[in-house]
Amino acid sequence: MAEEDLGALLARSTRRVIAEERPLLDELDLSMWGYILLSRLSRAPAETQLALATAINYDKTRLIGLLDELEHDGLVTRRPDPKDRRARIVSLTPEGERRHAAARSAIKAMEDRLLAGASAADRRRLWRLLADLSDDSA
Amino acid sequence: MAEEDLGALLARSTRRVIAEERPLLDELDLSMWGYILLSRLSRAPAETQLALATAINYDKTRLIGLLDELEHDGLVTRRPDPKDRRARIVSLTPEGERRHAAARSAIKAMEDRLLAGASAADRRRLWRLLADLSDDSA
DNA sequence: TATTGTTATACTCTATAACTATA
DNA sequence: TATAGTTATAGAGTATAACAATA
Repeated sequence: MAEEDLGALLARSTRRVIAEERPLLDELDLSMWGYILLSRLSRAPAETQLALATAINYDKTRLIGLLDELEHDGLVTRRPDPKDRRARIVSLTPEGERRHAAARSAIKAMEDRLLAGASAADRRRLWRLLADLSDDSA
Repeated sequence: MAEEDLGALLARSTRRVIAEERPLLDELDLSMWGYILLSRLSRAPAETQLALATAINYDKTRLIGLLDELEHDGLVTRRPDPKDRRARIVSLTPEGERRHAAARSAIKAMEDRLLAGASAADRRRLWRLLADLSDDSA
C-alpha cells in the first residue's frame, strides 16, 4: 500500500489527542481555548489582548467572550495599562495558575500513556520534528 | 521552559501542513475533503456512501453535496448496487484517478521539502509513532 | 420495521464590518 | 488619523431531524 499522507496522519493524531484531552478539561471546567489561553499566560502576562490573540492564533473578536468567561470564573484579570489606557494587561490569578497546573498535569499523564510505547529518545526526536514542522518560517 | 503540549505541537504541525497543501489542491480544483475522498477511493471503491462517510470520518449528510460536486466534475461515479438497490457504489473515474495521482504527487513533493531535515530512519519512526497515536483502539 | 440515500433545518464556530474610547 | 477593545452581523462548517425508496 502507498505510504500514507503526512497531513492525514497528523490530522488523525491531533483528533485523537484532543479527544483524550476533552474529558480531562471538562473535569476542570475548562474549554480547549481556555486551556490554550491559560497555557500562554502561564509563561508571561499579555501586554495587550491583541498580542494575546495572535500569540495563540485566535480571533481577536472571539477573545473577548473567552476572557469574559475566564474572568468571571476568577482565572484571569484584565487591568488597564497605566501607560496606555486603551490597552488591557491580561494575567493569571493564583486560582488560574492552579487550574492550569492541574490541567497540564492531567494532560501530561495522558500523553505519557499514549506514548508508552516510545523511548525517551523517540520522544525527543518526535518533539523536535514536530517543532520544526510547526515552524512556518522554515 | 516547560516541555510543550503534544496536542499543541500536533495541532500546529497539522495547520502548517494543511496550509501548504491548500494552494496545491487549489491548483487542481480540489477541496481538502475532495482530496481525502479521492484518496480513500483510490484504495478501493466504496460499497455504500455510508461506509465511505465513516471511512473518512465525514458526516453522511454532507457527503451528498461533496459527491454531487465530484460527480459533476467527472471524478467519481455513483451507480446503484444491483444486489441492493438502496445502495450506491461510489468509484473513481479514470480522470478521478489521474487527478488524485497528480495531487498526491504534488503533496508528496511538499512533504519531502518539509521533512528535508529528517533522515529516512527519522521519517520511518515518525510515521510509526503517528500511526500508533492515531489508532484510537490503543 | 430497519436501512440507504436525501433534504430541510438548526446550531456552532469563525470571520467581517462597524462602533467607542483613547492616543 | 490611527489603534485597543468591543459589539453586531454575516458566513462557513457541522450536526440533528425528518422524509422517500427499498429491503
